[in-house]
Amino acid sequence: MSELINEDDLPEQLRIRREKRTAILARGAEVYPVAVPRTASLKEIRARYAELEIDVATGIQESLVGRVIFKRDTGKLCFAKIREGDGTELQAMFSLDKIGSEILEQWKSDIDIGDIVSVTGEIITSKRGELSILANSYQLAAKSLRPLPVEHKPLSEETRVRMRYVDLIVRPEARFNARLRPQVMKSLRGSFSSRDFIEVETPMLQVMHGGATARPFKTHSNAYDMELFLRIAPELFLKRCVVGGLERVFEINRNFRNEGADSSHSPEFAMIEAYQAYGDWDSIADLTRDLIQEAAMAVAGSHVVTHHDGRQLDLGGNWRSENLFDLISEGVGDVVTAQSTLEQLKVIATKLGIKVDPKWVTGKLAEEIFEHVTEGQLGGPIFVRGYPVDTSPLVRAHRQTPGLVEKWDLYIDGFELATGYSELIDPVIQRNRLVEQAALGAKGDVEAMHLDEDFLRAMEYGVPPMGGMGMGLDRLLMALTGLGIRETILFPLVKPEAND
RNA sequence: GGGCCCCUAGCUCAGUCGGUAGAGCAACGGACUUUUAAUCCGUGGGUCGUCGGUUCGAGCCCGACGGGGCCCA
Repeated sequence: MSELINEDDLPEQLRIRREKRTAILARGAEVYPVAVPRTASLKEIRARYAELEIDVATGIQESLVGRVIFKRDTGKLCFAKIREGDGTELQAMFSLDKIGSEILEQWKSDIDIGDIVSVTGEIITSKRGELSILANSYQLAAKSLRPLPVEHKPLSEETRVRMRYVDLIVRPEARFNARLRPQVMKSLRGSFSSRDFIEVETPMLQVMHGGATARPFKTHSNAYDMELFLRIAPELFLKRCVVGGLERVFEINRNFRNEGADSSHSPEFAMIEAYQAYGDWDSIADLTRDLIQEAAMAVAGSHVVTHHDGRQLDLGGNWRSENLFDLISEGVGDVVTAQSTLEQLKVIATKLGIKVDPKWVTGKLAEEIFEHVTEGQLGGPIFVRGYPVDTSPLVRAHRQTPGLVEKWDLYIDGFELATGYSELIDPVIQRNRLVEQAALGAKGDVEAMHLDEDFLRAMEYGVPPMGGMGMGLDRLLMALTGLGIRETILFPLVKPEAND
């Protein structure tokens, strides 16, 4: 960024703050010192003196630091409120008889709302009972050259997303949400760890993309002069881990999909994937439920979570479980099974007013019908079980029902949160399925998987039977809080502001 | 991809029928030793997203573009 700042062109408030910076420097004082006195956090002080009576002087001296978020310059006794990162606030008082007129006038004129200051003085309570630091001196820690937005009016959603740093300063929910995410990640890692899962990190830059059907981002390696892909899923590498004997593995990290962005989809999103040798779709469903319930317990202290709008969502107990084709049949009022033909499904779809894409295979059409008739009404939590084989190339065939695979989707609060499988481990069938995918790719399906020969070679060494699952971390946070995806991600992708 | 809506002061927003741009907070000057979005007096602050068009005259009407949002596919 090489934006030249012409002081004359600056809006008044920005210009005045820059002038103050210059004036303080000209006086020989520091505006951005390397260090300032700090003997305790505001949080510590609040905890230590929680029980103090009204109008008490403790005699205890401290040096406290925070960002000025409120300032009241009266004649001889000035008040300010300072706030530290977690939102803890404390009042600072500047009295003429304590600091003298020179310092007091300096405080009034030099310091603006938004500046970060260190205040040294005695811990007291005011006549109104507010815990305060009565200043003997103060020092600027960092001057803010931009005014903070009004705290009493909410920032527009766009400004929140574009300037999250400001959002975090002024909005308690933003601070809460930013801290919620690591809490959930810590809970997930604890849940995995207590079940002997180990965390691995697998490539995000991939020579071939696979493990999901989605359109990838392409990039280029200068060193190798080759096309690379940002991963759409870690699945194929996690399965390689299981081949090698890492029998319970998980990864929590970013995936990238070059597709639409809306209130529940982000081009980059955090994914939890886990594979459990000698498990299957049932054991992995249990694991998924445990992960979510333990995360709810970690952040809400209960399996009943309260959304930001006050709505409550009960994630406790055993979750409902239904067969996909039963739900479809119920939805269309006619018997639909995995044996229903493409023609039969087309008739149903047309009757429902679904625009049928001629590229859709039978299973895809069945899933489209499901989404049309049922998905929106699924409150959940509910495991929807038994998906068509032709849309799930990495999943094992259903033990009883031909045409189905042992795959479930977990719906919570009306959206798809996770998916789990009994994983396909027969390398010959695996190869056939991937060859079919590659053929689709050759025909122009941009979402089709590549034929990953190294992955197939790994599978040919033999992998134990296993269950696997994937869950969107952002979506888990959405389920726990009711927030949109742009609120769960600190810095979601936004188009740049157009100002030359 | 289709439709609709929004973009005005640092922030959040008004702006009537097309006639010299408004509020609250914030800022600047002044008064105030217990304020909590203080109060009082005074002052300044605008390329109305951008470009073009219509008009004597455009924040307002028309078109294109940029950014954002909602609904549909």
